[in-house]
Amino acid sequence: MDTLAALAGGGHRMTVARRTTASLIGTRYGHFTAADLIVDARARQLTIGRATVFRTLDLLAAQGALERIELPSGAHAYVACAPKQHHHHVVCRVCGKSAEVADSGLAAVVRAIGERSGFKIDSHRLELYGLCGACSA
Amino acid sequence: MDTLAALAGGGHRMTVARRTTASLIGTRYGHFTAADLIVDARARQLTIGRATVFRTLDLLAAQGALERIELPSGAHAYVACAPKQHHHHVVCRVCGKSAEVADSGLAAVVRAIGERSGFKIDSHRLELYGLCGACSA
DNA sequence: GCCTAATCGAGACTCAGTATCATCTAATGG
DNA sequence: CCATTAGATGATACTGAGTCTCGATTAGGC
Repeated sequence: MDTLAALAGGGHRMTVARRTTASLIGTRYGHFTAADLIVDARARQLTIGRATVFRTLDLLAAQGALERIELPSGAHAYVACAPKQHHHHVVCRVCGKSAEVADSGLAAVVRAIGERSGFKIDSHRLELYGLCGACSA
Repeated sequence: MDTLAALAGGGHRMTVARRTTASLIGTRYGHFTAADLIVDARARQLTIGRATVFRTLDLLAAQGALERIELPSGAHAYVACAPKQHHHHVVCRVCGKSAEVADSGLAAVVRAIGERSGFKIDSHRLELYGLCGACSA
């Protein structure tokens, strides 16, 4: 499990609760919320505390194995992703599927904006919404 | 008051509560939350219902006179802005000041991402964080 | 196997945002 | 200027996300 590997790497304990969380994330297709995982867990008769799910998600996000995104509705969700490199997500409005996208020239745009505005920009967040190939057919 | 003009334009009533809200927004410097406005109102002995503040903010956001942004912490906030054209905001992490920025080549980047990912992208959100000129000195 | 710090789970709590509903009022037409 | 009425208000209750606390549990090094 990829998600688990991320935990092990950070000098954290490999507990039952974390294995459970990783397995719950593994069966998810698109983006998901903490509440989704808790519902899934109940459905699969897995006991895990609400607080623990939140804690584990935070941890995984800090490790870069998950990214916290904001949906157009303003709700928060997570998407699993490859750690390390800086990237962004395209999210399908219909099925929730998401894809990672690399820079694609964004860095230059950010630099240009910094120059024009006089701000020293040190971080940014880009989220893209639309229809995936399958859903737009 | 610019904010008020936006309301009048949309075929909405010009009520006391909305005038109050506009005035509260007018005295704000950087970004603010609904809760901020409510605290300000209490401090200035202005009576306005919590629900009304939320409603008015939604309305103004729909008119484009405000934009709802997400801070790096994940919290929601609003910034006043000029309606109509599509734009994004740079937010100062220290003082909260924000500036509007035009496209600056982003549209091309979004198009490129759409092609590469196979998604039909129809909306996006870009938020930039950093230090404004004054705070970086 | 033991020890200890990290982690867990339950439940209380906070806080943003929404829903309800009786009351009020801005705009309109006469 | 007054009556009408749909849109707006605010008090209150409610929901749902996320946090905090704390006593109980457990992973992992020794």
